[in-house]
Amino acid sequence: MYVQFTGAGYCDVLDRSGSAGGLAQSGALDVLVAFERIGTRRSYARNDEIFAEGDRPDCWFKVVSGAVRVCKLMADGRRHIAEFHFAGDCFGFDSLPERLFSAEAVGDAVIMRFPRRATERLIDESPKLARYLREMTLRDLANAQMHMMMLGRMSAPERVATFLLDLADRRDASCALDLPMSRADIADYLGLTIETVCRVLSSFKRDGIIDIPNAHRIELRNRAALAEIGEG
Amino acid sequence: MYVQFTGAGYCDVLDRSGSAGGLAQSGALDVLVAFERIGTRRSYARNDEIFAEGDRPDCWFKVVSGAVRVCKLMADGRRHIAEFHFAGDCFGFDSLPERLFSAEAVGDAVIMRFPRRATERLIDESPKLARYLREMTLRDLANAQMHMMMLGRMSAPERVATFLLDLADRRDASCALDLPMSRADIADYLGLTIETVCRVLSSFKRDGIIDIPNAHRIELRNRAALAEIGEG
DNA sequence: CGCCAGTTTGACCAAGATCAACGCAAGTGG
DNA sequence: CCACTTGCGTTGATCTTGGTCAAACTGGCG
Repeated sequence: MYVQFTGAGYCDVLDRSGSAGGLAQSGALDVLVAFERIGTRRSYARNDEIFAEGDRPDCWFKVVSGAVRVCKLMADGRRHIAEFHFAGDCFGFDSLPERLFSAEAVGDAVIMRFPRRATERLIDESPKLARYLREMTLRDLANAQMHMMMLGRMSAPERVATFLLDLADRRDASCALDLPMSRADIADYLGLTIETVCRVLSSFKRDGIIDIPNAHRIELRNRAALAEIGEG
Repeated sequence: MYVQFTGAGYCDVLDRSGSAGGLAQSGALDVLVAFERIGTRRSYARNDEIFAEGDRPDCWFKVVSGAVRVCKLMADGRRHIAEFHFAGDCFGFDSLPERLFSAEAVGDAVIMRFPRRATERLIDESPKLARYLREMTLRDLANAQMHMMMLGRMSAPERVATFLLDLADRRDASCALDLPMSRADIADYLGLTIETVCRVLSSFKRDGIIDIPNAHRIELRNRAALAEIGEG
């Protein structure tokens, strides 16, 4: 029911053709290649901070490998994870004078970093690129709105089922999911507690809907049942 | 703690100067004036649908007067309100092939409607306008993420307090708020039930934090207390 | 082997949902 | 002008979901 977790990232147009944006066949390709030139690559260890709340957003990022969580802490320690990003996803494209969220590596990760100023110059030179970027952001916004509905109106089993299906859609995986994130990450993403996430997963397993060979691997045994739970 | 509810709308640059975007002093102004030419005005009665889920998004809108809710229904009737829009706000700028949300007039409202195709042509001609639009969308996204945190991690009193403060910030109103929307609308926006919203408002009133001369008017008597509750 | 972090499970609790009255003001029709 | 209806809003009693607290389990890893 989600459209998609979050935009696949502008850079991916390099690998696609004939998609809605129709960028590849329009000369914007050179510009996209230019992106790769202005970026620098860096490795992060598990839980390393990529940027912090309050930082000046003078660059944006693309996940090369690994996974990233974008999150925010409340004064009393409650945490909320706004989105996860996987290989190929771009994130951290922000316009406010300071970051409202921080970003951290879920496990070991490799990330490309692009300076914002140079990027905006490139975008200004290409209306098509600008449009593509705009569409990506609007897609992210639509996803955020679907996520809001989940947090505001769905039960715990509905949230977990939706989460598993979305994750499966997003990463090719037909039925064997490997979850790079901890139960705490999942809980903070779904607006639940660790214990509730565990319990729901266990009950899905009892019902034969999924299998959990180990904590970070989940196999979808009955997608239809999951989908039904996810709908309410 | 919200930055702002949702973008003030690109058209407002006509009335501002020296803001971050710095559009007014750059020649993009003519382009903005052009927006007004391609728009058509229409009145809606209370609860009228402005666009429906599944519609093709071939135009976007600006609220002239009144208020609009952007919402979505689940199969079993549960409703979620993603955002409210007031005079001056733009909404309905969407990129997917069909609308995921519907928009309805909260009370009687007057709305400008702009064709999408012509708009995109204008945007393509002005990188500055494109950038401004991008920033507006990114601001909306940031707001959506703050709202997610509220839905996922805040208690009922925290949500209501935050809602009241945001509304007060957004509409000049120093302390006398008039709520155009019903309790049901508020509940569906905050991810609560009507009864809980009522109870929380009543308890705020008992504590002297607010006054409720009538159901659609709320006076903030103690902003600091509200802010404290909102923080957690 | 034993420690440690993360996960799972159970017992209990509380915030908020649900269900049910009741209140109240704005129509509506006689 | 006054019953009567209707749509919201408010309040109370009760129930359920998911949170909290605590203990047991598991799989690395020194």
